[in-house]
Amino acid sequence: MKLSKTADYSLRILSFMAKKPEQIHTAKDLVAKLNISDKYLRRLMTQLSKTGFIKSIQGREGGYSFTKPTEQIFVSQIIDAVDGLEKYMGCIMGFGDCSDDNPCALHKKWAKVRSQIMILFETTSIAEMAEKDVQKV
Amino acid sequence: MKLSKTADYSLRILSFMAKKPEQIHTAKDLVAKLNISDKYLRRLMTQLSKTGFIKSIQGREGGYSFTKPTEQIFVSQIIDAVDGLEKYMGCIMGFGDCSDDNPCALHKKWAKVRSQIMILFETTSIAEMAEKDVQKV
DNA sequence: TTTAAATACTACCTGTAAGTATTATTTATT
DNA sequence: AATAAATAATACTTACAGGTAGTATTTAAA
Ligand code: SF4
Ligand code: SF4
Repeated sequence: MKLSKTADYSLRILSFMAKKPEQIHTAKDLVAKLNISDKYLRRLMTQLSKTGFIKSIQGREGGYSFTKPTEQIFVSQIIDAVDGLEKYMGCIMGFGDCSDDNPCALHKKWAKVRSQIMILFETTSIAEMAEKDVQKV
Repeated sequence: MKLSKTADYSLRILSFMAKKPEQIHTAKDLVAKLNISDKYLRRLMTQLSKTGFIKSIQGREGGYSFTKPTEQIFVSQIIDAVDGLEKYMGCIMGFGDCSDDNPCALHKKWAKVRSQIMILFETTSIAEMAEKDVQKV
């Protein structure tokens, strides 16, 4: 399983910013550090600002900063904001109607794993990610 | 997480065929039963024949049939054949270089879940899928 | 031997995620 | 007030998965 590049970028960007959560980060700096296409990152920053995790400060000396403690921002929320969690949490077989009552062949096994993924996303905060090194490429 | 439509189609097609493993199945019949685009299914059948799970029989009275017991065909093999397993088993963050030695922030948690998914794929045979109903849409 | 019913091949179309280019707007500094 | 340095908005381009169309080939049955 891979996240979309957009979700992936979002996690890397916010994790990087969370290393210095009080600081105002510029798009220019983020691009230089994170190896993400300049224009795409800028558009994504605007989007992330609209979702409310960060706020943008326009004009000279502007940039982006968090609106709340990074301990209170979870991976699940970010993925949900940019891609929609259902993109990853939906049925592995692509079936629309999924429930325990109306299971398909893989359901029992899959539902177990799916809940593990959900827990992973829901219990990992950006603060936690920032503690470690996410600078890999 | 969702499989690609192609992988998804492959599982549904082979699971359906595995309900009557000795029978020769025509593309026409599969399309009618499985609600998959006609031309796309046919192209996919040719591809699946080339991978060796099934063999094609050309000409009138032709169709497709298994080359080996459906107990010996596993979900992981099918996904690997059509998409490449690495598409799903690679790093959740999209990083190229993944190992326990050089972990990124999510690695420990993710690697655990990933192995669960692998086990699910590797231990579920087409025969097992066929036992249950995969006729959902 | 002709025909019908099946698969195989090749080329083209379409929608979407990702990437790029240009211009407009905001605001601290000078 | 002018400038510089930042974000915002809009539109265009590209690559690829998925879908479609038409034609060629194969083979059992009539
Ligand atoms: S029952 Fe499980 S595998 Fe089946 S449609 Fe629902 S989530 Fe998918
Ligand atoms: S360590 Fe884990 S999360 Fe990090 S790159 Fe490897 S698989 Fe991905």
